[in-house]
Amino acid sequence: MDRSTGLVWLRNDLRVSDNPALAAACRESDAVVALYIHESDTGIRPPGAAARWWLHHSLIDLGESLAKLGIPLIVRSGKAADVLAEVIKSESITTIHWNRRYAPAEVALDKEIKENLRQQDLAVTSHPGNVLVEPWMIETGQGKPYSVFSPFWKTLRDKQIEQPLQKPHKVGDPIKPKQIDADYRPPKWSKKFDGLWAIGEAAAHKAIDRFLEQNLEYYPEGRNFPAKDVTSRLSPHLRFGEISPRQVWHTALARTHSHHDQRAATEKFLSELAWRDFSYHQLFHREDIAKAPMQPKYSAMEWRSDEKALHAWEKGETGMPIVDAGMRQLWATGYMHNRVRMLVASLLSKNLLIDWRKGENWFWDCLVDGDMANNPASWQWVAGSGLDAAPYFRIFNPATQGERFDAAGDYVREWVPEIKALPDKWIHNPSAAPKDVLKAAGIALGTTYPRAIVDLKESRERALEAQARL
DNA sequence: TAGCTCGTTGGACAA
DNA sequence: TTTGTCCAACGAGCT
Repeated sequence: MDRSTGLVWLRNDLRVSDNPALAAACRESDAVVALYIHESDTGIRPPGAAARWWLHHSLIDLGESLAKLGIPLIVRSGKAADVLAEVIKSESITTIHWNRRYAPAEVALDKEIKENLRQQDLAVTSHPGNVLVEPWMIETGQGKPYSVFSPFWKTLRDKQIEQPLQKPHKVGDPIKPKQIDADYRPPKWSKKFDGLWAIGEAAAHKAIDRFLEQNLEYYPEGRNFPAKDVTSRLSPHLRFGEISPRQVWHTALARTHSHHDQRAATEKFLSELAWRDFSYHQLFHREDIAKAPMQPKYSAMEWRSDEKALHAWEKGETGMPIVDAGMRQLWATGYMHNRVRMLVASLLSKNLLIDWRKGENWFWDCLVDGDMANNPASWQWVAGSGLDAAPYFRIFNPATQGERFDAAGDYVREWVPEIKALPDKWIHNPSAAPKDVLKAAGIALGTTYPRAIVDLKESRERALEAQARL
């Protein structure tokens, strides 16, 4: 008797519900096998260290969910085409499905693989599902990709976003999950993440439910205050596709319909979700946004080479409390509040005039949500080389921003405890504090806490001049 | 077509 | 203390 076996190649879609590729395979095949490849193809950006830790746990969770559906999850390393060929042979695969990805190098690789497999008379289908709207399905009146967010959002908002798919039915009796990443042990340093995060599809749905229930109404204002943190914390779940953007979209909308007063808050939240799509729009339509500035003139930017300053920034030892707090939060938790991400990025790329790509790389390695599209697009936005970037004169002042968004100093005191005895008045600017105030707080500048690494006023002028020369 | 408005997230300084 | 104004130039997107 002929039994057809479908293969689902999983990438950024580690979920069983609303997974178009998985659903299609389950629908049309008698048996289904899932595959994840740690890819070594050149041009394919491997996840950073923190994301790699997340991925490990997410695969274990997914393997268990798939096993309950009678689907084994195979995890391999190597070049995608080679691994696929092996698995297709050993599992007698007849059809292959995957959900699309959008970086130029990924698109090219997937296209090449698809053509090769089809030449071998295998049925290959790619599916949408990792963005709200496919990047080529949304364009300006002139038929061009959007480069300004507001009109992009206006157009996206009026689109009919596809309804999420149900979790597929069992294709066979439950099986015992295979061991995932048998030769991979999460690195020692990742111990610090244990207990901070709940990983996997169920955890992702819990996160959005909790957010909509508890935080949504405070979101439009509260999202700017790092100490309160009323954000959804969905970013790493979205990064690995433990939940799909359209699941988030429709879950939030469904909730709003029963709470009319929350409409504005929902709109704000969904517009932030749309920023993710806008980033993918850029990722798809532009050349390697992690490397090339989207505004070509920025290729001529005279970045400073300053390893010492870069290192101080990475370690959270800049002497700017809110910056240091953010960088330490990142190191300790794999995450940083969005407002603070902008501040630390502004300090690096503007005040320190260090190439944004160095910061982008650090984030990529440290963030559990380090995303192909969001991370480089946002860095370029702050640095000024991005689309729809802030006017050149918008340079954040960490002290002013700290006073505005962390007025009570709670965030700073949590992550920079060595200055916590400072009164609120000086908590965001210890380098300017009077001697007796510092002494009373037990702080010796340059010893127990660094002096400010740059003069904000001077470095601001320097950044303005450097950009004016472009 | 030509013109108009606006650009996610700000700062400095004057009044 | 708060409010208003200015800070490039440009090009996207709309009317």
